[in-house]
Amino acid sequence: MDIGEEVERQLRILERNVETLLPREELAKKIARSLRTGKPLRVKLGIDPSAPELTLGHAVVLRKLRQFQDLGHLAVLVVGDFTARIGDPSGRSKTREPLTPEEIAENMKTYREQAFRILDPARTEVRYNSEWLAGLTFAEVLKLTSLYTVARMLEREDFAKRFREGSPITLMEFLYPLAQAYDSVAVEADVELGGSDQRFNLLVGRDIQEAYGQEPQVILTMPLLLGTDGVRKMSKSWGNYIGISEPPEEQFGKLMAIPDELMPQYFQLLTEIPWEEVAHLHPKEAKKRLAWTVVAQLHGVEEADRAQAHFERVFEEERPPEAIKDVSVKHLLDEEGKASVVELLYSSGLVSSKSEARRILAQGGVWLDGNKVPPDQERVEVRNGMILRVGRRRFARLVL
RNA sequence: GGAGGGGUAGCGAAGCGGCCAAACGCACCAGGCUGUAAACCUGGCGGCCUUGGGCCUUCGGGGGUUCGAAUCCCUCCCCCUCCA
Repeated sequence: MDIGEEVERQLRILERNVETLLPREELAKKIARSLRTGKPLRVKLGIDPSAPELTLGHAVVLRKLRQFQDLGHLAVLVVGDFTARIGDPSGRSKTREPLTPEEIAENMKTYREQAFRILDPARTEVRYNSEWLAGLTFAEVLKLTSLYTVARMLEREDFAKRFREGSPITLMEFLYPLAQAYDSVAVEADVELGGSDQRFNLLVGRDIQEAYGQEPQVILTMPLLLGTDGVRKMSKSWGNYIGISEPPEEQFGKLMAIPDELMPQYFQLLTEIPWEEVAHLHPKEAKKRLAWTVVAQLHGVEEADRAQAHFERVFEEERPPEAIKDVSVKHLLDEEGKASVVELLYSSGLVSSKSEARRILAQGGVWLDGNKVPPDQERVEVRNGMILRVGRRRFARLVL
C-alpha cells in the first residue's frame, strides 16, 4: 500500500462537508503515522448529557465520526457527566438547573443507544469525564487555570458579547473550556470533533494538551444543521428538532414537513446523496428520498419502507394507518346505538380533555369513516369497526 | 457593604385594585390553500359542565387588607443589575 496515496484518500473523505479542519498537515501526518504503526487515531467527541435526546444535529457530527471509524480509527465518546452534574451555565441568560446523578445516568443510558445507531460500537470507547475530573485537586485545577488568560477567554465570541453587554459570566463558565480541554489530555485525543460552535473549545484543547506535553489534537468542526423551521439551528430548546431515536413514522413525517429550501443542506449533511442527483426531481419526491434515506440510516431499510408506506397511506391517500388502535365504546352507546362525539373522542384517548374534544369538534376536525362530523352534531350513530379520526393524524377504530 | 430591578400560562413578555382565565410573540392544536410542503389566511390554546351561558383551579410560597387582588400590605424563598 502506498501510504501517501492512502493518506490522501482518507483526507478527501474526512474533509467532506467539514467547516473547519486545522491544521490539515497535522492530520495528514497523524494518519500517516497511524498507517505505519497500525495504531488507530483516537478521535474524540464530547457529548453533554443534560438533555435526554440526541437530534439530527448531533447526527451530522456522529456521521463524521463514523467515517473515521470506517477508515479504521477509534471513536472516543466522552460523556460529560461531571460537567453536567455541576450544571452547565452557558445558556446565556439563565443558569441551568444542575442535574442529579440519577437524571444523568438516565440520560446517558439512552445516549449510548442513540449514538450507536450511527457509530460502530466495536470501534468506540465510551468514557465519562467524572473519571478524571471528579478527582482533581484544587492544586491541579489551579495549574489548569494558570495555562490560560482572561484575554484569550474573551476572544471567544459569545463571552465577548456578553462582556460588552454587561451580562454576567460566571467563573465556572470560564472553567468550562478548560475542563473540556483537560478531557482531551485525559483521553489523549488525536482529533476532536464538534459543531462549529465548538471551535473555540476545541482550540483550547490544543493549547492545554501542549502544556501537558502532548501532541496537540487536530480539530474538526461540522456546520450546524438548521432546525425544521429553517431559521434557527436545530436544538431541543427551540422545539425545531428531529430526534435520532424518534419513531420512524415521526421522523419521516417531520422530514417531509421541512421547508424545501432546507433540502440541499439536509441531503449534504445527513446523506451520501449529492444534491445534484435529486435536484431535478419534484420537490416532494426529492424530500421522500431524503426522509427515506435518513430513516433507513437510523432504523434500517425495512422501517424506512414502512414509514414511507405509512406516510403515503395516511397523508397522501388520507386512509387510516394499518396499525390502528381499537377502542371499546360499547358502554357509551344509548338505546338507539348513538354516542356523544365528545365522549368518543375523550375515551378513545385521541384528545387529552373534553374541552379539547369540544374545540376540535367545533372547528370541524373530526371524521367518522371519512365523513366530517358537523360541528353542531352532538351524538352520532356508531357501528362496529368505524374509524374515528381527529385532525390529520390521530386515528382509532371503534369496537362494540 | 450600599442602591436598585425582577419572579405571570410550555417558553419569551404585557398587565399593576374590578371590564383578567390574564394583551402580544414563539411553540403547539384544528380548519383553509397545497406537494400533510414551507410561507400565508382563519380559529383555538387551564379544567369541568345542561355551552351565545355557568362553575372550579391559576399570576414564586405563606399570611393579611378589601364587597372584590396577578395588581395593595406583611413575611419567606429565589434570580438579576449597578456602585464599592
